[in-house]
Amino acid sequence: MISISIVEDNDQFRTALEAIIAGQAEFTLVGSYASAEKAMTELTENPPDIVIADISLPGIRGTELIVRVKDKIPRTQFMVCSIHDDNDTIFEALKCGALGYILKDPVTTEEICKAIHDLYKGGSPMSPFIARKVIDSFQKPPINGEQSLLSHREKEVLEFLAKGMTYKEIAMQLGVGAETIKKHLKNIYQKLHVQNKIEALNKFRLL
Amino acid sequence: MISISIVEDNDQFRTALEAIIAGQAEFTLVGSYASAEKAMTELTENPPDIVIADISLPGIRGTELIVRVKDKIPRTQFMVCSIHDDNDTIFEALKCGALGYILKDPVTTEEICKAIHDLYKGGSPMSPFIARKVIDSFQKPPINGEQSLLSHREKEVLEFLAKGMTYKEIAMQLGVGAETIKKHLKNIYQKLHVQNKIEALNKFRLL
DNA sequence: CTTTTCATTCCCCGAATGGGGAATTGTTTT
DNA sequence: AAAACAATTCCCCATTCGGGGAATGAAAAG
Repeated sequence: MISISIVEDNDQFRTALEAIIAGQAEFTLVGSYASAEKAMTELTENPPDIVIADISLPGIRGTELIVRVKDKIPRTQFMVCSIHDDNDTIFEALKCGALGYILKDPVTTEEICKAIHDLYKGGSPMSPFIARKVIDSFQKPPINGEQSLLSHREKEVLEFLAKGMTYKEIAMQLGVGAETIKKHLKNIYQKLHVQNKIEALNKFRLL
Repeated sequence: MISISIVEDNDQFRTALEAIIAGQAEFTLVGSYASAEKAMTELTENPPDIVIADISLPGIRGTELIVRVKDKIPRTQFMVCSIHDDNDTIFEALKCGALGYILKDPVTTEEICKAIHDLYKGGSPMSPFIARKVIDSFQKPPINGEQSLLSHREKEVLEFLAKGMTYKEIAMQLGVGAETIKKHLKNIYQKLHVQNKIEALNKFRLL
């Protein structure tokens, strides 16, 4: 028996979710709230196995709700169900602790049920479109792609730099002089329009 | 009609995959290879819609295969099918360009077929266990929750540091002296057992 | 009420870093 | 062949950073 709570401001969608859960013998609905404020206290007092939460709620957002209560109820798993498919919303949710992310748009009763089961069994349900976006974020345009703004050697240097190594250590690894690494870094800074290692790494990872 | 190629050194598993694909009317098997070397040339000459590749192959690894040919056949999508469920292997595959990752261990004919369809439609099929690992990599609890090893002030300093700011700039932002920030960093390094800014930020996945 | 922790400021010193330029040796492109 | 680029080494100089310690007031914990 999997206990489930819902946080969803849209009355129609919330009642639809309630009906789906009520219709499955292995699910128990322990709570259904139209706002994060209402959910907050009850979630911590009577933690369910799974919380299905919307992101865009009146007042406190779904992501905020998750960060505020997840540490208090570590055994509860949060799944986001939203209409937003933009990268910002997706990755904000994941960073905040959502373990699943499904889109409302094309969602069926079967998918909801499968998502809940997947989540309960330790998986991370995602709509295919969301999964692709998540996977895309791992592709390394940094190292290969992009307009090869950086030379092969410069990328190599950045990789080592990202591990927190000093010029000397990187030089050792690559079998060249420390002054060489220094020069590479200078060139990298010019190309990326940055002034220091951290800025360079940030640019590298996010563009 | 979806055209598919297979790169898999295990004869048994490869023939099993062949049978699955042959058994579906909407799939066409255009190639089946036991090594990356054999696949390499034929893939570029006659690119399929989808390539299902193993990672641990004799000679060139599956990940290497992907990086070498993916730019030449940009419309082909690669899906990894492996027994490895360790983080290193998973994320290496994703960084190399795999758009899906399913585990051999508990895989059914239906799952293979669904994965292929998902991939073809622009999704990213992943075994639930893999999906969870991918999602977990986004969580950033250390900085916020968990054991507050670092003081509030120290976390604040780290946040600014992650933006690439110097001590002076951070001091300005927080309205304190630069020497203070310096001291905070020293304390942080001690607590985290690191020696420099980048290592400290890596501990919190802020980079 | 003491003890500890935290935030704060300050000092000194050596190492690491960033920015400027010059120069050599190959490779690639034109 | 000339021009452009890549990787390499070296110089100088100022700033930043990392590690050592000392000290104060305030807050939290015992």
